[in-house]
Amino acid sequence: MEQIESKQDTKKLILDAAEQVFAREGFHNASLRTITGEAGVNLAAVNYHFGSKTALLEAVFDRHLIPLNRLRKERLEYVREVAREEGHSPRVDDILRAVIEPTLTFREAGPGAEAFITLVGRALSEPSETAQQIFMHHMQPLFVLAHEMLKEALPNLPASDLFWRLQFAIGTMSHTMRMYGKFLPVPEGVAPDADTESLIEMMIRFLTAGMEAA
Amino acid sequence: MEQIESKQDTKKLILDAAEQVFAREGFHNASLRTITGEAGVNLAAVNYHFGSKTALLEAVFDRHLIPLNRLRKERLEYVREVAREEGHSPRVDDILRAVIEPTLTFREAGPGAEAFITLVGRALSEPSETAQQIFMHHMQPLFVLAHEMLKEALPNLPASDLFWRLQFAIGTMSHTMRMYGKFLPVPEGVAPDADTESLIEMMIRFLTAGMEAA
DNA sequence: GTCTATAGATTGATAGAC
DNA sequence: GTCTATCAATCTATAGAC
Repeated sequence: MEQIESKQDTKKLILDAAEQVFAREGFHNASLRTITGEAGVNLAAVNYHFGSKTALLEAVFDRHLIPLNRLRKERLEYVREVAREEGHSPRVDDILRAVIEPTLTFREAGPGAEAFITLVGRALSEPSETAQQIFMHHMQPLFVLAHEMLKEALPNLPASDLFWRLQFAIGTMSHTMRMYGKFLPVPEGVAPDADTESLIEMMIRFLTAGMEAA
Repeated sequence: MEQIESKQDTKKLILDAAEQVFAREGFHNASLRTITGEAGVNLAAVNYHFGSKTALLEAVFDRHLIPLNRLRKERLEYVREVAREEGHSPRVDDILRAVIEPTLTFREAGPGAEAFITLVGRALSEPSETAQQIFMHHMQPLFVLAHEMLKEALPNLPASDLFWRLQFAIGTMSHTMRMYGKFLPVPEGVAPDADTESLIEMMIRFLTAGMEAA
């Protein structure tokens, strides 16, 4: 029992530290010594519990991205279902909200969740192909579903425009997830630190207008 | 004369290769061995001609980002000047076009320019603080100018909204610059490879609608 | 200016004692 | 499961011959 608890503790300590360090420094830049140092565990523990640095990144993604994507998928399918029952196409802002709201709300669960969202925001610009593949393996079904639903919502938009507008929205979301909470004092007295709820509404308003543009 | 030409050739070969490798693999992930290997020059040549890996990145940015930013600044100031002469605020789409058009048009100058634009798109998500600082040193004046002009164009928009909408637009641009030309075959037969001119118009339409949203 | 050779540091991974 | 010690590979940077 103590052994099992100890094992779980060490694994969790490593996952928590890896989340922070991968988010802060990127996959290749993050060293196992930094991670185990911040976790307060021995260097060899990573390879004992996870097997390799790549497998550790995989475990970090698995822990939170699987439930987060399940939630986002359920919310998308709920939007689709309600629209079908009411006999109309899904609304663009409902689709966007189904993706954005769980994402930025999840971030508020604590410092680990905040690091995780930063990590996800960084994932698409990771130079490591391995990291890219691990991430896209999780994300592709969600992208496909969102793409399909936006096609229903915007039936008159040419396929190429739809594809690119979805990319534009992904770029906005990634950047925001990476930058939110990281702005240093800004010279002109602007107020970048909106609360999460306001930020969600600002993003949905911005992206809905962009998606629905003539 | 031959010595000078040879020196310039080696420097240029290194700059060209570094541009490609930094864009492809990120700053920390890119090794001087890969760069000098692709350049076909000796490993020690980097430190002879540039001093350090950091100084090499600085030189890569300097070579194209200084003229590109001068052009974008001139185009922004021209928009501002014309609007003042005509007695109205600058238009949002003109501001966006002044930034986007030179950027994506520059990319068409050749494979080096294409890599450079990818590198710039990647810069904001570089984990290396050094790389960030080098990049922001070039970009901050342009961001400030664009921010000021958007404030003139959207005088009724609260400061916090304006700040975040500018961030959303920066996210869209960075992502597009990184991804453009890099899409593998997509399952559903969408047509992601729009020509540059169409892409510019799509971005301006999308971002203008987002910036001007209620 | 260009090269070889190498210093000196850091990395991911593992063997083997406990 | 956890630890020390270490291997083998990689990295940036430089010294010194040519």
